Amino acid sequence: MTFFEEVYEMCKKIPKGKVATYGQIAFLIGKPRCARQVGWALSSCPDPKNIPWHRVLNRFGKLHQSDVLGNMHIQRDLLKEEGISFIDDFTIDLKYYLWEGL
DNA sequence: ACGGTGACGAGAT
DNA sequence: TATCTCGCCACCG
Repeated sequence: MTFFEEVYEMCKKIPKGKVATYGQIAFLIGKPRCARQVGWALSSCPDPKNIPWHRVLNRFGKLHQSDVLGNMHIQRDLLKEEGISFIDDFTIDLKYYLWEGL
C-alpha cells in the first residue's frame, strides 16, 4: 500500500455531503505533515469515477489552486450536486461541511 | 540514489 | 483569510 493508495482509500471514506482538507487526510493516514503530497496524489487521481477527490479542499474551504482542464468547475459542480452550498464560486463553509473524521 | 516538483500549511507581515 | 516565505516528503526519471 503506497502513500498515494492510502490517500485514495481515505477519500473513499468521506461521507457524501461532507468534505475534508488535505491536512486532515494526511493526518488520518498517519502522515500529518504530508498535506502537500495528498494534493499531489489527488492531482494524479487514477480513478476519478470511484474516488471522491472533489470532497477534498484546502484548509480555508477553497477549491484547489490549479484549474488546468477546468477541474475547479467540475469539482464545484460535483459538490453542489451533493447539496453543498458555496460562499462564492469556489469556496464553501468548512464549519458546516467539514468531515469529523473516523 | 538523488534532486526537482508540487490540488498544502503555519507563521510572519 | 491578503500575500510571502519556508518546511514538508512521496513520487518519478
